[in-house]
Amino acid sequence: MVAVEARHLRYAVALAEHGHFGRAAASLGIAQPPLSTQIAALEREVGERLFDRTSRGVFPTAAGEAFLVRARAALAEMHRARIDAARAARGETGRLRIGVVASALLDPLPTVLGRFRRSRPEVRLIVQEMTTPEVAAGLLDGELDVAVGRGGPRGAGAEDLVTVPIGADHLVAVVSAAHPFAGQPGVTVEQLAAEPLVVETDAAESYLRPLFADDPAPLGAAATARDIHTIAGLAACCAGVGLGPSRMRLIARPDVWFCDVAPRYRLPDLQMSFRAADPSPVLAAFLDVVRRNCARVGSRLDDLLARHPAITQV
Amino acid sequence: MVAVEARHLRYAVALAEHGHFGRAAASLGIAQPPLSTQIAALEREVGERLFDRTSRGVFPTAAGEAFLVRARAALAEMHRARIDAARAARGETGRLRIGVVASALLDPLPTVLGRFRRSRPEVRLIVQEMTTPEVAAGLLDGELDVAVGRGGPRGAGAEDLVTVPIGADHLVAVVSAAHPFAGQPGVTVEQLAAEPLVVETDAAESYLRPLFADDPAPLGAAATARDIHTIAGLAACCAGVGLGPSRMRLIARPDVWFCDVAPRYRLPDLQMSFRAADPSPVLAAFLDVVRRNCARVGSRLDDLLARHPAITQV
DNA sequence: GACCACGATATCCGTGGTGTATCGGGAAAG
DNA sequence: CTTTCCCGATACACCACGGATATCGTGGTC
Repeated sequence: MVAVEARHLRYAVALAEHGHFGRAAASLGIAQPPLSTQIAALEREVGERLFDRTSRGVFPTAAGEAFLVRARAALAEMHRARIDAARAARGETGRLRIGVVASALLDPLPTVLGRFRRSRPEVRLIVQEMTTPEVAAGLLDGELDVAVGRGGPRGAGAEDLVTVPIGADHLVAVVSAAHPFAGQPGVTVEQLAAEPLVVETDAAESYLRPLFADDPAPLGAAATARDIHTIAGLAACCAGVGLGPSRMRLIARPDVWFCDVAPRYRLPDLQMSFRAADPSPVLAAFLDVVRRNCARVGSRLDDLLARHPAITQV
Repeated sequence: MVAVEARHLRYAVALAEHGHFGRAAASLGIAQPPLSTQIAALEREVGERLFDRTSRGVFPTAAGEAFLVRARAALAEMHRARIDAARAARGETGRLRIGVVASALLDPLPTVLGRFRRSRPEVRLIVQEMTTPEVAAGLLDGELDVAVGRGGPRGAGAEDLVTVPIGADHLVAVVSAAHPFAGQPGVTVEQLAAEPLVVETDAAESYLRPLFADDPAPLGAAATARDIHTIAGLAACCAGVGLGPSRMRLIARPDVWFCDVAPRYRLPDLQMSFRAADPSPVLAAFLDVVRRNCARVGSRLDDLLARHPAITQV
């Protein structure tokens, strides 16, 4: 009473194909007697005669026909198991969940994501627009594989992450085309302080605070929005003067005007993060694309991998 | 370098389920070391690491996840192979191709086919209306499994068939409700000889010839049709007096009238045939239904099987 | 009636899967 | 920091099972 093994299936399929014990055995690279015994064992195990041995050849019975259909399917599955495992190990299949802030979707991401999609067409790429805090939380919760935020994740768990800068910005203002600032190349912080401001929801408590260190009042009165598209939209509606990263200039709206803020005020970098211990081959493949397509980020990743090769096998 | 066997799949699935070598081995009824070696062998054979052994448990890698999906599918196929083989051996699946003359579809077949369909709902039942010669040829060609014709197959190959009678008929005439015969209980052969006749296509050369042995002229002038429904239809159109088996009375048409032919003239029996050497379990199951549902045919089949048990394993 | 082809059976051999015993490493507890 | 414990890997012996060779039984054919 031994279990049915893949060997039995291979033998049965070969026997059905050749209709002859001797030739089937030869095609399997074994002698005829073991094939007879294995087929007999299979029939005993299944409990039904699977082949009719006649003088004109060996033919599957009705039960044999039904069995062979499944047997072929099972063998095909086993073959595909090996194929799929190899493909998954090369990062050719699987999924990659990316959380990203809207501004990164304007500049570095379209190129990278496009190339990655082309190089790994079977990977399910799940991109979600989020805010910086959401992005960090999602990565630590395991709901994301890659996070792109501004300033990178901080706090508990951040030491298990690897973070690389993927873009620098300075602050720019955006106003309606009808606003007095429209047409000006720049505005000063003093001018801004006199205007109603539209800023990112949590920017007041984070990167904008130092700018209005003298008098934080304008930030307190500011309207807020959760992404730069909404900021630009509100500015276009004359809801106020929008503030955002210089990357925001890539929003192609004819009804707004962008001014540099003087003095030039550097914003926290766009940062890409992933779990240092993440063994995902898809992530490795993604990082490979990032490294190849962003010269500065690439060298940074090279460094990281050289110093800490256990991070992931790119 | 040994092939991947079903054992490897079972072990990998169990390991993934338990996340623990010891417990997985226990669930498989083997000790822990062999499980370790078998998983290692599987990984070596597939060429990829399939499980990450951590201190918190054993988890599939990305390659392992992909492999396990296929592995589970392959094992399920193997299980279904056994199920399907057993079902096919019991005649619960498969197909049965039946060729049958129209008159048999009026009386004995509806009951038998209905019961068989209910007792073996997964068998694909292919019923084709044919003429007696077509039915015999189809059976000998292997295009049918069961043939129901009038008089049974004759000629080359008929000795490889088993044939049992499933219904007796005598000749009846069918006329339009507007015909002078309408309302009469019977007609004589002499009366028929004076009328234009509508008969089955090959009936003139076979079973009707003796009836008009004195003067075959009426048959020569007869219109012909390939089945009894058409005969009745032509009669209803006043194309002539139709002749057919008494079974034809079961055609429920209000526009025709049936008369017995005097003297009563027995027609060749309806016969059911199948290949004596046909091992099909579906056929066996079908014959079982026939035997149980037709008392006279059943005893005949019992006799046949008793005298010649090699025919088929009912 | 003898030969031939083919599958089944008998017997021996070797591989490999399994069990017992043990090692090694990492994490948690003291 | 040391000890302990847990767990997977390794070592090794055993034997069951798959495979090879030799032979038999049988049905079909010339």
